[in-house]
Amino acid sequence: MRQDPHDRPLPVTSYALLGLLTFGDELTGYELKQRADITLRFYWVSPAMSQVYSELKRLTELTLVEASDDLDDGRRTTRYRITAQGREVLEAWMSTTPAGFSTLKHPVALRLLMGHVVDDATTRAMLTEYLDEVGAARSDLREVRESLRGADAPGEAFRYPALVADWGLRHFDSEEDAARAALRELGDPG
Amino acid sequence: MRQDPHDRPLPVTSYALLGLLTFGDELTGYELKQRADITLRFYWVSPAMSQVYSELKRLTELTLVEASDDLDDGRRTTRYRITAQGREVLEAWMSTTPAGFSTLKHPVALRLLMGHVVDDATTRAMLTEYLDEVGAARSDLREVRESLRGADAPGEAFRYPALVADWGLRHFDSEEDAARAALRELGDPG
DNA sequence: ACAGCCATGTAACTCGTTACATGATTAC
DNA sequence: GTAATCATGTAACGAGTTACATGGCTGT
Repeated sequence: MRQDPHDRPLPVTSYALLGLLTFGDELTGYELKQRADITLRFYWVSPAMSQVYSELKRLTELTLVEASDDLDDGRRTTRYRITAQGREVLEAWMSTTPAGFSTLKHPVALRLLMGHVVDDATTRAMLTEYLDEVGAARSDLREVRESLRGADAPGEAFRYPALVADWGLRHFDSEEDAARAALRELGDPG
Repeated sequence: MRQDPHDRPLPVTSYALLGLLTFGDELTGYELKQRADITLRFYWVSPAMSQVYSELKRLTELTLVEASDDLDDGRRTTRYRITAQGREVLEAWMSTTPAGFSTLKHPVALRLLMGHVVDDATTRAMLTEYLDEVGAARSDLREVRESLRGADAPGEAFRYPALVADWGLRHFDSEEDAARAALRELGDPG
């Protein structure tokens, strides 16, 4: 049982990359990584370049994507597109997989949990730093969201990316509120 | 360079477990896992039992924790407590590590991103299922939060765990809002 | 010339998981 | 007597990371 690699369930990141190839264009590994950095990173992960290439290799072997080699500028590039089988597999995954719970890896919350180990000034500094990072991430995501305007209505190309972007913005708002609330509790002089 | 295991930075999960040992009691690996399931799981991870034991082994070798073997009931148990060196290392980590950004692994948001691959009814079903799970998680966390009442004032034992619990509850509220908003956008008949 | 981006990969390694194995104590 | 819980580990494995290696094209 289970020797055949076709039996093994794909890691979610494979489906994520497959999903990025459903938006119409053929992408190089490099471009795929850029797309992932724009969108996926907020809800899933930004896979390393090396992983993008190895996932593409796997997906090609499973014939879920097709590669075409170009020699555009004298520079060798390989573009990938999703196959009909890839679409089927992706759709099946989306239809049949249970929702699954979100996982938060939150180093700031983790360290707040053990706040008694350091003094409150240290913890406040950490929270303030985190607020900056949340602000930066939110403004990145807001830019993405704005770039989708005009194609975010029902039936249009970027409806669903727009919906998730709104979800993400809400999340960052909540993070900011939570960090500010914690700072207040810690008697932030500001 | 870097052959000595004492040079290598510990994984964050090591610090997390070390942190759980700063709340006063000596714990067995089994109990540590239970504590992690109650608190850590909401902000970091629930390490597998086997990982708890292997982390404890490593921390013991680094003399950041000390083990004492008991034979309480005829059943062999090993209890662990943090050492002075362990406290130092933990404090240094908490004081010097940059805040670090939170990572969200959100299978539901990921699948919403590719909503155009399936029909909206499928996506709505996923969101509804997720709402149930959020509700369950929140009620678990609410219970934890309630159990801290009476020891959550400044200077008391569970002040910081209470602060993070409030953070987590806020997060779940935000998740519920976001999921409901997405459902409305998808014309949820409810 | 030189930096920065585009483009593709390999190798080594670690974290963390699942499956497996063992056995004692407690509750029904 | 048997199921659940307490308690401790080993082994195999996979996902994903960092470091390394290569080279062409673009702008200054």
